[in-house]
Amino acid sequence: MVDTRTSVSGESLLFLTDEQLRQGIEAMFFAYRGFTADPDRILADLSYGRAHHRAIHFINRAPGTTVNNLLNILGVTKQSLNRVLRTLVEDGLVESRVGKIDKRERHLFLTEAGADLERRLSDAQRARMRSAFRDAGPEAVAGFRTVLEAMMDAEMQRTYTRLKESGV
Amino acid sequence: MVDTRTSVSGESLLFLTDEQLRQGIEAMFFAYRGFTADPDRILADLSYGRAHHRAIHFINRAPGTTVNNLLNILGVTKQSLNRVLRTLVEDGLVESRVGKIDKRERHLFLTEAGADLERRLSDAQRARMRSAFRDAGPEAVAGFRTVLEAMMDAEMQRTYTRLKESGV
DNA sequence: CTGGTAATGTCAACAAGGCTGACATAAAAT
DNA sequence: ATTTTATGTCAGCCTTGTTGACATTACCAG
Repeated sequence: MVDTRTSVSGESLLFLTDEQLRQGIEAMFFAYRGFTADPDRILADLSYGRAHHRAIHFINRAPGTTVNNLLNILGVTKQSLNRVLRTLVEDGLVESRVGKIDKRERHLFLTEAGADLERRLSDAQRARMRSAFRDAGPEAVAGFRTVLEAMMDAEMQRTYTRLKESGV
Repeated sequence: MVDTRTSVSGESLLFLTDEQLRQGIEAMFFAYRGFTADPDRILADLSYGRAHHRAIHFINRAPGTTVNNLLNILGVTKQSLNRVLRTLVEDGLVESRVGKIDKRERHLFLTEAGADLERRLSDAQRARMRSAFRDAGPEAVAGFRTVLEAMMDAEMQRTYTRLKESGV
């Protein structure tokens, strides 16, 4: 184990001690539970799971996205995604339209019912996020986002930034 | 930098717009993937999963913890935890000792082999956390922790604080 | 035009790790 | 003596991930 409490090139690096890192790890673990708890409750009633939520979220976020694009964002296999997507289409929450330019592609859209569910789910999730953000204040929020971004794989960082900038 | 153009009741609350909240949500999603990626690779080779990692982590963190206590921390059913714990005991990574005061309780400890694996896993996870913390700087790290803590369920907040204070 | 590649869908099988419900045992508490 | 608590275990189910194989359709390059 590395003890980094001592100064390195004149700077205090107390926030990099193993103990601090462990607290960061545990904070991520417990916070992620909170992060998913509210939507999970809604989904349970509908016999959907987190995978459905994620698909719905990103289809809403990038309407008309192709299956391949969604696969990249979600980082799962096409078989896994397809299972989820199929039920969403069958249940009338998602519409899959054949591409105009490239007819091999399917473009995904939420139906009205899909958008309704998306709103319910993200309202719940945003409420918690909003309350956490408000309690913590703007500087903390900026730091939160900076650290999370630095924690992503390089590729996901690009995906995240692309989505972020498309949203404005 | 926080944009201060809009004002609500005199305060800048741009960090509470739906768009900002959505970015926070997506940051959590992508960052959590990075957060678990490195240990997951190590675990895959051993045909263990995240559930094993979590058990090992918290047994290391609170040696001698009882099964019930671990159940509360992990927030799963005893059947679920038991399945994981049984394989860890069988594989000689965890030792389960009958309580001295209350003989119904089992106190859990890592064996040497268990501690070895714990070190490999947490070294990998800490390396990423350390790099993210270093890139982000101490103020960002403080904000990160503040927001995460505010995002936890009240009960998990207490658990987190208790663990945090026990670690010094 | 034809062969290769790409995007998608689907079938089957498997595993991890959640869950519920039921039941058993030992020990503590009342 | 009875009830409650802590733990373990069996069986079965669900979601969501995986791999591998194969089919269809459409685009693209030679």
